[in-house]
Amino acid sequence: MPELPEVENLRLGLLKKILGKRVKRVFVRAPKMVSGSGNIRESSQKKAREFEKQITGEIFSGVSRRAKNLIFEFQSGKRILAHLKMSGQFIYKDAKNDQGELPGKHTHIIFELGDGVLYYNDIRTFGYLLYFQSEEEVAKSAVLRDLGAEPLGAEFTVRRFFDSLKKKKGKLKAVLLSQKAVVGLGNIYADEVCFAAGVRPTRSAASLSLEEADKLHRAIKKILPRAIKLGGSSISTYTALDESRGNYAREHLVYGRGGEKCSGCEAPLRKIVAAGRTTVFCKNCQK
DNA sequence: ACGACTGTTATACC
DNA sequence: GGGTATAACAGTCG
Repeated sequence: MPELPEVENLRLGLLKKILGKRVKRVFVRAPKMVSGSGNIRESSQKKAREFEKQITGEIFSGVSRRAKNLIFEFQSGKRILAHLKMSGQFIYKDAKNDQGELPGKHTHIIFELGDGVLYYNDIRTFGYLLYFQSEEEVAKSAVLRDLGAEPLGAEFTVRRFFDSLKKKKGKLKAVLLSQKAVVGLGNIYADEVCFAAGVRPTRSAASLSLEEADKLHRAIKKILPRAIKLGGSSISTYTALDESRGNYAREHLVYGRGGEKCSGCEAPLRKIVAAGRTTVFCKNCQK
């Protein structure tokens, strides 16, 4: 489900709900989704029990985000890094839920917080939760080590973005999805920012002029906060922490609109495959 | 019913 | 080394 705006929306929701709360019990129903070693795909009951043991009794002191990763912070210094991949969801229920909807068959991890319950659901089970003993361990972990600039951070300047694109070999779309030049864009927002900047996603990343890099930079700086403000894009499984749906999808100008008339001209939007992903653009409005 | 599709990304090839 | 296929998996759509 989530690209940066959706993950950030979840982070803001989590801050309101779990800060200062103690983890009374943890249930790991899908052992393969957790790890403490970074060996993400290893499946074992021992790992599940170890995750539960490590987190039980911990008190939430913060929730941060790096790229599309959520980082739960505990007072002890321990951390949980969560990546939702395609279909992960965090859902919080204030009281012991009486509706009986959760846990469901796609609920894989349950955090009981005393006066509420945090569920991790994931239909396709690509996501994972990794625990670490300290902030330093998280920072040097393999999943965070090679990430590019945070698009909403001070380090994401036009000059650095331009220089970074110049060094890349592949298509612009592939580079935007790679999380190397800038992080947080996925298939939706990569297409949306390319359209807003008037640049074709099929262009070689290194071929962008400084002016085009500047347009793309500005599109990223504008579109991501706008999407966060509207609660993200709910296409299929994405929901906020309270299961409400985001409203940015109705502002999508290209994603999911292949064949429709371009909002900037009369041409039908082209739908192709680039970097292995469905990609939509306008051949007139994007150069 | 079946194949193609899906908001991700690590890995394996040619 | 870039580009593409594949894999992890379940559900939905035409």
